[in-house]
Amino acid sequence: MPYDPSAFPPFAVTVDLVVLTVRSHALCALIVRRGEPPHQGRWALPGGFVLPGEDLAAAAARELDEETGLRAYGTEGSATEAHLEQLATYGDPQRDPRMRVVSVAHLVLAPDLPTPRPGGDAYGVRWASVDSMISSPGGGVRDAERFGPLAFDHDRILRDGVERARSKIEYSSLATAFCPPEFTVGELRRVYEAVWGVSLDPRNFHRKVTGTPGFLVATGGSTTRQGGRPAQLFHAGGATLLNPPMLRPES
Amino acid sequence: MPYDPSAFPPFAVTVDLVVLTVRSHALCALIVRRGEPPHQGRWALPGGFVLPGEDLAAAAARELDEETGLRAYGTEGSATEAHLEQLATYGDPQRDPRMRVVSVAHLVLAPDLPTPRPGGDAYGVRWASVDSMISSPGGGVRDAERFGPLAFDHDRILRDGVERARSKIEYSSLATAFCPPEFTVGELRRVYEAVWGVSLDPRNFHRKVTGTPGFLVATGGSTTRQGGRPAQLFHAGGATLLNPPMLRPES
DNA sequence: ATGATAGTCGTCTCATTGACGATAACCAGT
DNA sequence: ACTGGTTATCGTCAATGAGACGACTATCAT
Repeated sequence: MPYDPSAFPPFAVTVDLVVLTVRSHALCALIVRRGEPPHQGRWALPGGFVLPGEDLAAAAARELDEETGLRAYGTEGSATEAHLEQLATYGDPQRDPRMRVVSVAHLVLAPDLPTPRPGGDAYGVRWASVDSMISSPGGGVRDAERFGPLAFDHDRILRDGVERARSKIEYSSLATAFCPPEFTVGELRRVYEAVWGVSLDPRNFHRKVTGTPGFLVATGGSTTRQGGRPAQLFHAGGATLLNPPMLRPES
Repeated sequence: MPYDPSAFPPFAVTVDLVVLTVRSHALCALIVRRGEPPHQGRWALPGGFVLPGEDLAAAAARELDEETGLRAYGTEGSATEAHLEQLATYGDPQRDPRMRVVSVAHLVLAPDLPTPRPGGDAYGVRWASVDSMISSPGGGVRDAERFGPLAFDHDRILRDGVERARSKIEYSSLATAFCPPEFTVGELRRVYEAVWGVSLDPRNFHRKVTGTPGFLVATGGSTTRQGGRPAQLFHAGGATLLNPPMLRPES
């Protein structure tokens, strides 16, 4: 088969970001308001075009930085670090009415941030609870503001990203990516509770995470920032795979 | 940002396929020999360009059919059906010396097939054991023919696909995709053994798979094609998620 | 018949989990 | 200083599931 570029249809390649964090006991995602058609005025996931000579992960990291100031793990001079991984690629021919766009979605897990600095093209950027965008099983949000449906196929991408995060914290130590550098067992438990939308037994959770070698490393310090008895501070250990995994209740 | 197509660099979008099967107790992948540069004469994963108006999964299914005659689940008039899912997307700017190519890799799990019909562009297509291409932990293949390293970044894609298959049969019923429509517990066990490269206790395995509701459904028949005592025949049940999962030994 | 091969049922033990009691250490308010 | 509220941490007990095996069954090849 000859490789004359003119023989290929014009594909645009973009990255879209599912940036998740836990704020006030809820799983939240970063969304931007679209300033131009199509879907003008609708909320969407942050994203943009991949530049020539730019790797996919680099494009995702660049968009993340432009949108939030966050750096991905491994990036130089990181102010705040976040976990970034490729999620999936969406290439339905009709997903963008303007042209053929293939979007490589990425998933970012970030600790709670003050508030996004609205840089970049988007003229509105904010956190919104995942429940206010995705219809959760057993009814949606009652009186809260709703941000869905998102532009393009971003509802589907967001759902896929949330599901990936929910399942990945089962068998990996990725839940620590939602926490500040030092955190308590209780704070980590509240991350699991927010991401899964369940409540966990504090005693069993404590036994589980402190009993898994390499998951948590005590720093020696303690804090009382959650009220109650002072809690030991930990940072994430080297282990990335949890064996046996944390189990989601009622499965 | 304006959307003038000429403002975007020319991206080519392809699909690459990691087609896995189990043949004579070994995990094998489908490879084709490249007939032209770059990497002329090297082995590579099957794949090709995504057509205008064609969905990514459709492009993968089409390439699969062209290369092997296999149909993906859900395709009409399927001769033999195989499981197909998206794996990951590879977009390193240097991965193809000719132009910027973003490749959406797909994973196919197929039952053992007689032998691939060498249709399509490739002038050589065959099964090769995964061990003869990837250096396995603890040494490679001794006297056997080697097919690696594969062209482009296909070694990495193959590794990722194999790892996905290895982990996915832990918590899903996907191992049945490697089996013919009717199979015995022992045949299913040999699939796990080949994919994981371990040996499993037949008694514990039998207890586990027959005790998981929805995993296997007895057809009533039995066979003696493996020698020894006749074994009950099953087909895959409706369950897709195994809970609790099958555990890989010595982890 | 006899051995080889493979399938199926049971038993025992150990590790892990879920439910939950009890205690410890902080804070705010009286 | 006490009291109650809150969160952290340790312990106990029963049920579940997995690994290690023993025992028995049903076919085939010789």
